[in-house]
Amino acid sequence: MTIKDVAQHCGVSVSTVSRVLNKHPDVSERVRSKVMRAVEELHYVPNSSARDLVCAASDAVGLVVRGVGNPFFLDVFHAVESTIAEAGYTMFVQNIHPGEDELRAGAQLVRSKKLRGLILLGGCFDYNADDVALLDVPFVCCSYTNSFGNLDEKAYSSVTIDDRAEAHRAVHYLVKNGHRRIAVLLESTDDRSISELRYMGYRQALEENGIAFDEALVLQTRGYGMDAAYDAVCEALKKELSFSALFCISDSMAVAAMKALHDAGRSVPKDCSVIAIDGIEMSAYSIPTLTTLSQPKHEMGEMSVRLLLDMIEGHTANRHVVLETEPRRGGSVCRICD
Amino acid sequence: MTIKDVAQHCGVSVSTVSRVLNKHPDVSERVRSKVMRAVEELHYVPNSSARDLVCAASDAVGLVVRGVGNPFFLDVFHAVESTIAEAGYTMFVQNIHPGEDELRAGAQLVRSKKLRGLILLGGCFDYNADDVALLDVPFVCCSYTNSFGNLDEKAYSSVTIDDRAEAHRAVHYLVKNGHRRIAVLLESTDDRSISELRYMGYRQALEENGIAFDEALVLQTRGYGMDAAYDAVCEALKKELSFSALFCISDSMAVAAMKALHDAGRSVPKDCSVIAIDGIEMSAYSIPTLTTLSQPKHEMGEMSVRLLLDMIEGHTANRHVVLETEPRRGGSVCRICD
DNA sequence: AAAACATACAAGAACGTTCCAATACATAGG
DNA sequence: CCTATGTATTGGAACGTTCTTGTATGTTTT
Repeated sequence: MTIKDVAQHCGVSVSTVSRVLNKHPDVSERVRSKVMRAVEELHYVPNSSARDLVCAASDAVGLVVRGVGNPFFLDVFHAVESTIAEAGYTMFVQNIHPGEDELRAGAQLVRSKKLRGLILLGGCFDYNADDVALLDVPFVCCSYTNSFGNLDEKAYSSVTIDDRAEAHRAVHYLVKNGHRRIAVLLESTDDRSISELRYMGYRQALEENGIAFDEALVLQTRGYGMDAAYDAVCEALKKELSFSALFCISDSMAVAAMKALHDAGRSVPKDCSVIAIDGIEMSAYSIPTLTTLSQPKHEMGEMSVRLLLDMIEGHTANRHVVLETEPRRGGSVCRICD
Repeated sequence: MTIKDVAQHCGVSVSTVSRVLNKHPDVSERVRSKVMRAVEELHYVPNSSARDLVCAASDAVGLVVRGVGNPFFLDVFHAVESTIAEAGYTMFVQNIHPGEDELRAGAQLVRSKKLRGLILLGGCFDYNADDVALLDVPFVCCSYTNSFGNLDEKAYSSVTIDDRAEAHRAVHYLVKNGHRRIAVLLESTDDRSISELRYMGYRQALEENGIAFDEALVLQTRGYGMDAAYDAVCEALKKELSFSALFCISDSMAVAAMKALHDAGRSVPKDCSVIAIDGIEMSAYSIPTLTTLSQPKHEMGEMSVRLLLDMIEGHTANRHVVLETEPRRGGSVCRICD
């Protein structure tokens, strides 16, 4: 069932059918309706490979995401998807498995599908100029750590929160509430990831408030999973580590941490306050409700698409947008008086 | 950058390059390495549109999913994705927005991309034979309500749990623990959805145990969201509705319900037991841990792919696989003695 | 040494679409 | 009536692959 069949079926040429389908002018109403009817009857659907092949520039952009499992990314994903669809573009999603290189995978995708641009969602930007040069389309990094300056900032756009500052804000909030023994639950302190950035904010907040840093209060997990977070907190408690508050680098890890505290007989927030950054739906229904700095997930996705399309359509140069979180005050933090 | 450029660059013909890339025999080692080097140097990536156009049958299948937001589907999605990739197929994902018709969207996708098959994930199967005939590739329904018999079962494969029986099992478990005033939290009782099936199991379990059905104990929400579930339970409590146990049709709704109970000063499970079906990761970290019938999410995704590929490759006829849940005993249900 | 055969490569059709150039046919201006 | 101008339609090239068929070159067989 090709455009040729449709053409034959109603005795016109292939080009005419093509023009009807693409809503070109210069086609009489009589022919137009005849063609449309035939398309309906024959259930004809254009072959997108053929179309893409002949069209120099597609209207497709790519979304490369590392680890779709994360509930935070899911929300951003949603926003990206709907914004792109609204703008009349289509989207190719490429899920990156651990060990794969997202930029290289993105470059492949771009060449293979003739994409107009790329959105990189979540991860760590640790590339050199060569990698980027390979990718000759505009791209925007959403929720990426790009603060390590290993790449010319003119080469791309980005949408992030200021991870370091937001972590600082969270920890500072704990300090203001009288906490001085503040532990941190994170995945890594030196992989140039978001985890490291938030760790830097933690360190800085301690320092500015004249609190000595204690290595023992850094609870490091293997991966971002809830099980790892749970285990890490359990272990810390078993070692009788004392802390009155816990800063978690993600909501889901915080929920697991609260569970671990609860299972060990500690009450949140009475025995230990918990604060995090993310603002996923689930953590609003934890007991107690998690106090967290909620990332503007929808806005981040929307903004990423807008920046990308602006670059593609040549309206603007690249931009680096830093959004702010919105504090969601739950019941997981309380004031202590020494 | 096309195959032609590569050919010119190393002074061979287009066909030779093609044969190198497709690992055909009949090409000398000397030429092979020369071509490979050129491919590397020029960063040549084959244009997939051109390839798909000329290849009669692609190795792609489609995944049509309604509402990617659901954490349960996310897990299945994961399993589907990796199984398909492992089998050497590629996957097109189509997210269906409310109001869109998944079968029609699937048919479009199939024709447009020359897909070999389709997996429909989550939703309600309410189609007639015409719709299905349009879709002339094999398809499998995963986690679908297909028990209403409105379609010839020979036309497709399916992977489900027995929603009615599993709901029965959950409610029966509550009864065995002494509960007789058992409420149900659901989205709908008559839309042929999974919600309705589980509601049927609830009704049946009550009946078999000689418990009179009380309309007031049916807490209906608007949609599957946690906010709706929370509100519905709050309202029931405000009306001083009395029940010693609550059966929820999904884990996320159960987590929201437990929060509502907690906020109203009721303790789970002492004042009210809660049980659900799904087994998402998050509900293992609720307080108390949710008692739930955990769906074999990974197995469901894997099995769906296997059934589909079997049908595509003609090894087997269609099959309808019903998997069993695995009970996860948390702390949200307790025995009561009247 | 001629014939038969294998091997390594080239030429070109085909896939289904878009779009430019060409054509046919009106309609109007002189 | 012949030429300009416009409108509706057609023909065919082009997109970048794959794959079949064809052709040189060298190698074995008789």
